[in-house]
Amino acid sequence: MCFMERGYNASSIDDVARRLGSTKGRIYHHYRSKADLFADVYRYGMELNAAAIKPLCGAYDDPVEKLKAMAKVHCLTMLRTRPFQRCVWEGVSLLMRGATTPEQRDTLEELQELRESYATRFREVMEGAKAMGKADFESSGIALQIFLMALNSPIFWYSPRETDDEEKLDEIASRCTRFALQGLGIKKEYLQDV
Amino acid sequence: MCFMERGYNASSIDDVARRLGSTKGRIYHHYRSKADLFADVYRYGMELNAAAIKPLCGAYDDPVEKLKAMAKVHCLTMLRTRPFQRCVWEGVSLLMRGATTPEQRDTLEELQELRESYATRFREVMEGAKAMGKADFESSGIALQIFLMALNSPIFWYSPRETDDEEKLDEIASRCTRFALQGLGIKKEYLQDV
DNA sequence: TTGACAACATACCCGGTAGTATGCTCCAAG
DNA sequence: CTTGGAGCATACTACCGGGTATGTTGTCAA
Repeated sequence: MCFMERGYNASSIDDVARRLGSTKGRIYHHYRSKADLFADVYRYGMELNAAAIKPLCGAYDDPVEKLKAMAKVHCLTMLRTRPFQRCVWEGVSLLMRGATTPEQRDTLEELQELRESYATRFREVMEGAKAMGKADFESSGIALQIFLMALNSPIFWYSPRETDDEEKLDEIASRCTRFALQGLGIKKEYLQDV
Repeated sequence: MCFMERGYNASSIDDVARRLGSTKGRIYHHYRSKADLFADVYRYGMELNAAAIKPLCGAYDDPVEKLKAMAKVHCLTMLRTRPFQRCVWEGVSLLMRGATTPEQRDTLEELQELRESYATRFREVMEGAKAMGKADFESSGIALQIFLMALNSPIFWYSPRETDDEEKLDEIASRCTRFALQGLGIKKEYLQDV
């Protein structure tokens, strides 16, 4: 629905409303709290990610090929929606600290599950590759976390230059993907075309 | 000096003072603003990191061996001081948004330089390994960022269980280190002992 | 002895913000 | 037509937290 591109903490509800050409009253008519609003933002982000990798899910036989495609697309989505993703990250971080009411705890847990189920898509393919002997990691839990962090990392360290175009984003995504897949122990021979 | 273990945003100056058994007046006698106080916290964190890798700087001939040791130690430091590091991360994120006054801009830039010079330690060793043909990455700028994010990542996804001891931390650090080094294109043969 | 200053503590101010209470308008069912 | 409620807007409250102004005490130099 709405994008808080100046950060979760920095934007007041009034700011959000103003940017929507709306008012606070309207927002609080639809959402019970700021955290509630944020939950919807988060859901939207997750739908973005899920939609991006969805077309790939049935399209590959080789797990490594599939993982390559998923990782690249995921990373590209992060890069393209970077300000949005940063805000989502910030919001989650802040909410996890201030988890006061049990109600907030519940919604937070729901969001956590969303993230979990998205991550599972990757985990399965990772384990498929490992089962074929094409990947080599020990704890799939830990590997998954580092893997995703490597792919998400550009949202923190990348800041676009004026000269950067879509091609540049593609290149960055390629680098991240190579790094992440190599991190999983996948051999370079499989990664020529990334 | 003081540790804000409940997060930068969540802890008021009063909270910090209370935890110190002190008062707000005292803090504002020594620091001009909350951001100023945070700058010192950040510096302290950086000194921690720098001190941890310092002993390694002259101790190795092989860049790969050196990088292994540095990465492991860095990651272990992150794990051991996790709540602190999370707060530092949060503080930087929030300050980067609210960079209103030029004075704040300055201090922020100073902190940025601290981080930069720390990262350069790694960059040099990375490039040393690459020059020997033992590593294989294209943009050292990008590679460095992903590399460090992989090592830092546990501060986000790891939460200690009661059963976890120092050994467990060591294992996690090993996994992260392996991942990060493999991500740089360093072959597994060199990484048996991590 | 005194005056000046550092090192705090106490009390206060004030802007900003999440959340609420109330008011207005339109529409649809009875 | 009227009544009740959905869908908003406006006005207001309560409170928190960064920052400040002022008070108190100890110390040290002249």
